[in-house]
Amino acid sequence: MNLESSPLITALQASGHRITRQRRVVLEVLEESREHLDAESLYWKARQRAPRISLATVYRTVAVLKQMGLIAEYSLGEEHGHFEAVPETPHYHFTCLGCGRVVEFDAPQVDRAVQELAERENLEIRAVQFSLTGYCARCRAGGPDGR
Amino acid sequence: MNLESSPLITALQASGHRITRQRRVVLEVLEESREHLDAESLYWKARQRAPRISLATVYRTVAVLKQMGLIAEYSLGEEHGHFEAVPETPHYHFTCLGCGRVVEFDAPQVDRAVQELAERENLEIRAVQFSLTGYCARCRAGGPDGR
DNA sequence: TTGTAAATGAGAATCATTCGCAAAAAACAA
DNA sequence: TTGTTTTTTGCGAATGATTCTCATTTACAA
Ligand SMILES: [Mn+2]
Ligand SMILES: [Mn+2]
Ligand SMILES: [Zn+2]
Ligand SMILES: [Zn+2]
Repeated sequence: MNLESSPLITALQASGHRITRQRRVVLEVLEESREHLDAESLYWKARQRAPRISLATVYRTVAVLKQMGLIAEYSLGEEHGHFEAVPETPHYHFTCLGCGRVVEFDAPQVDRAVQELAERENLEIRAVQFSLTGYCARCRAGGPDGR
Repeated sequence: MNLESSPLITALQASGHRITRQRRVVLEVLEESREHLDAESLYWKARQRAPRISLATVYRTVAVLKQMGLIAEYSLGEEHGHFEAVPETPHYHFTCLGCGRVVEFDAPQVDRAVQELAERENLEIRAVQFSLTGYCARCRAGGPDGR
């Protein structure tokens, strides 16, 4: 019988995956981070707790955590993905091309539109990618770094 | 004075770009194609009309055509972009993970949501990325290639 | 404990996209 | 036309992100 029992442990066991330090650490870092981390930053942060972890393992790990539904990957205008622990309330992102700031927002109308489409066309939606880019209020005003 | 005058010519001149065979050809291929082409396919199709065109030029060209608003680039679940001549009626895409089919649809509710957000948060939206992936009706039924 | 399958680290490989630079083509003026 | 100037192009090398290979280590069930 198992003395440990966290969402991670549970999910890993349920999916027949092994519980490794690397997997714990990657998820922890993501849960404690208030920002959206890309693989590289995730790698450096994870290193502090699992000094020998490799970048390849970070990629392998985010893949399984994602597939288990514990983390989400977003495409935020950059050429690489960003990760975040799956939040209580789902949301979408706007990324400022000027300062890089990310504004999170929810959009039930979008969720509804997706569901309607799925029903009407008989589709099984597996992933919704919705993100915006542009200039934030501050940058529009000639903000911190001008535009 | 110029005898030629197409949207492309006009746009190129307006933006101070030169009119080259490569630019004509890339746009033509895109306009005549009913599918969303990625850089590589675009390259091979363009080669038939401009045999010495290079892949680098295809990339450079889609960049300017995009910036001129003549074509659009989409992220359809794959790791590379897809291009399409900007359509009369804007639309979004659903890509089937089983058969690759792309279903196009419009979603005024989404457009509205974006506009509301922009106003409320005072954002200047430059690009909206909205695309879905999953399984199409045919594939769900155990379609053409099973799932 | 031990045996076995799964996971990891390190580096090579792959893919998409971008760069650098010399040669070719467009725009312009004469 | 012709020559001059400036942009584009082609080609191959470079880059950045992600995946793969494979020998070694680890998890964990028996
Ligand atoms: Mn977020
Ligand atoms: Mn389309
Ligand atoms: Zn900003
Ligand atoms: Zn399908």
